[in-house]
Amino acid sequence: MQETASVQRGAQARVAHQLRARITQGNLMPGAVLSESALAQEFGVSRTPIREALKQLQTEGMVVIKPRVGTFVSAPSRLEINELFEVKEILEGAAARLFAARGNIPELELLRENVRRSDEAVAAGDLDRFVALVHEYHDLIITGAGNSKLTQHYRTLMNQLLYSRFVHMSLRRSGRAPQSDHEHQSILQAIEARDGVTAERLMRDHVRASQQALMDVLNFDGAEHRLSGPTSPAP
Amino acid sequence: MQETASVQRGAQARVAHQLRARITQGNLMPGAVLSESALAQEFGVSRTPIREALKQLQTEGMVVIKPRVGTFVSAPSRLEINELFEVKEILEGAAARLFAARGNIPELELLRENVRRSDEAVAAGDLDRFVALVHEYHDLIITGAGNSKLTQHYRTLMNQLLYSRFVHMSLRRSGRAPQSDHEHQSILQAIEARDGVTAERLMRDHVRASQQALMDVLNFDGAEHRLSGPTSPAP
DNA sequence: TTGACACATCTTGCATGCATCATTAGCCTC
DNA sequence: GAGGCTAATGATGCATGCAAGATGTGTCAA
Repeated sequence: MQETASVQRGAQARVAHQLRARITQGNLMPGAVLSESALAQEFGVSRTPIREALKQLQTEGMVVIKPRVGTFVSAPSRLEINELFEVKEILEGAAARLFAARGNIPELELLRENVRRSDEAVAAGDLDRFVALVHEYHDLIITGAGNSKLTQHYRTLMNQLLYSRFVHMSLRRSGRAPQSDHEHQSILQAIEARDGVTAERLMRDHVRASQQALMDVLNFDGAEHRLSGPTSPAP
Repeated sequence: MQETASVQRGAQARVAHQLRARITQGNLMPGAVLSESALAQEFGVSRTPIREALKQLQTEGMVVIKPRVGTFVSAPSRLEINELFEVKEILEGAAARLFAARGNIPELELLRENVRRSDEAVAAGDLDRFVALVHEYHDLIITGAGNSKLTQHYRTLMNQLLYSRFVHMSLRRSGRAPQSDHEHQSILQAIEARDGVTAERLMRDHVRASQQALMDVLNFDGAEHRLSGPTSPAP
């Protein structure tokens, strides 16, 4: 379901992949309007593949199609963000538990390496690098659970959360990077000890802490307008 | 994301809803081919809304579209079924825990009523009625968790599992109905006691038991051919 | 000035037609 | 007779055109 190989896969798949990237990377703000004809012109295809791509993104929860009105980038409310984080906590906690139960799998060494590099990045104050490593860390945890369906649902969830954007905001502005890195270490230790119960508990704490940090940042910013900015600049 | 109000919602939504129903209710066997033109003729619309509906079902995981070849009802492998059950266990266990934490919500009385009726149905040997009540029970647990995103992902998961069909097979052929009913009672008691930890554990046990029952039935049947039957009868 | 109403405009929803590619049946060759 | 090749067939992928509905604006009346 996730786009892996994207070479020569038809216009519709290309468009969907591109739009997903733009939304998660923040090039398209929540609330922004996605005009079929404009996208068709931009991508050099007709409206049909654009429509199909938008439909797909809708069922993935990244855009909302108002019939006869238009398509808009999802602007999750505060409540929805909290709900999504609750599900994230559930899935990721379970993934940590499953990972621990699997013992010495290839992902374990990758996770160790990831934590090593994260320590360096934090020590060097390289936040951009740390953000990238955070993504890799959570991805390793999920894939290390060895359940492709869990991975699928998790990826969809992260898209719905627009997580990439949030983790960026949160880590850059809350000063939580060292704490987050430390929590990653603790979870890794529990996994290395094959202590699934502890790994799950620590991971759930970690997710809640990052959620709290994000909420603090959002509240501090006043923020709602920052999440669902106006479609077009004021005249 | 789930079709709730389906009146006058455009051809595409109608078609998607219809096809979902046919697949989950078993009118369309896994592996069956869904021809765009045939469906277009049957529904009295053009291929366009059919295509969009199929695309949507694909991202929901209920059908597989082979480019330039055709669309087929998903035929989950044994491995995929087990993976999906693992996710089911995670989500539903968490839902039971969250439900218990919410205390005296409207769903609790509905759950009590459901268990009462289930007892009656089992006592009367009315399996069809019990199957319907089982669906309602699990739906109440999920909605009672009070997290709409959790509900969304759960519904999608059940569609991917073709759960409706499986629970039917499993309960009808394993003789597990009384045991299942008893487990429902125990979970309810834990929820009533607001013991989230126990509710989660019991629910996870319950899901695993139903998974095991299904696997036994599948193995006993020889079964793979029963899951992904041939597209067309042999000549 | 404010309110409602009608209309122009822009959007998507759907129908239709053509191009492209996978499949398969038949034929030819070995 | 078996295997490979070719062409017909049927499917989907995409382009385009038209229709229906929603939104915003301008006008008119109170």
